[in-house]
Amino acid sequence: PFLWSHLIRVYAACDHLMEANQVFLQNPSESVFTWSAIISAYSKVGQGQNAIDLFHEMQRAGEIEADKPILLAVLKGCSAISASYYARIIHFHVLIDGLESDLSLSNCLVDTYAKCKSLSDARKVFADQTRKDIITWSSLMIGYSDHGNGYDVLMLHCQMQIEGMDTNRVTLISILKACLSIGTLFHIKFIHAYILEKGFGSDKVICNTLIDVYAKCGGLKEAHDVFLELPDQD
RNA sequence: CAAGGUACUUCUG
Repeated sequence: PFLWSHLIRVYAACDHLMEANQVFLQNPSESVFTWSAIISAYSKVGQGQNAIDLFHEMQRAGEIEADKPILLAVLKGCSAISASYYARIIHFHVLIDGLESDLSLSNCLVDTYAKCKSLSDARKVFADQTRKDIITWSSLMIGYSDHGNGYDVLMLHCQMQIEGMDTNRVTLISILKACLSIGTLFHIKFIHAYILEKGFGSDKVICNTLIDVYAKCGGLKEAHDVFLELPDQD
């Protein structure tokens, strides 16, 4: 019963996708669990096309109805290969299933559109969100920063503060990455101070990001200073 | 009866 989906997952976790696929093909009891197991296995390792093809096949067979975890897994596959056209198809499924107010699905749509560089689509989903959490905000902020839209990151951060959402390490990372497109050393130092004020001064990933951004913006000395204060350099 | 799901540094890809 539930052994099949577990077995698929175990193989996938060991990077044995071929075996996982064999198990999937031979399993006598297909269900949303086995389908989500195999689709997310492919999505997770970046084989988005396989994830999409499997989803398509599932739809064609018509035995199993796509549910939330399956839609999330396919969306992750879309991000992996920048398939914005397929993200729109999944978006459509979400709408006809009346799931547009589901927080994790709409967050995932924002993230997927952003990763596919469809920033205006991401923005539209974001704007229609009635509820937002920190993942909603960080998904869009990371999307903007990854595509060089630094000012949009800063404006979102302001708006987030106004709406009373606390910043966290992910949104701070997006702000630092925003410096790569708009930043002067002065900006980075300002954000650095803000990071210390928020108590993230010893977060290793934040420090690494700081070093990188300083270095890329001509602040080698500042980068070195952060490096020296790292508890465990590697 | 139980099992699956979203944001996360650099470099390389």
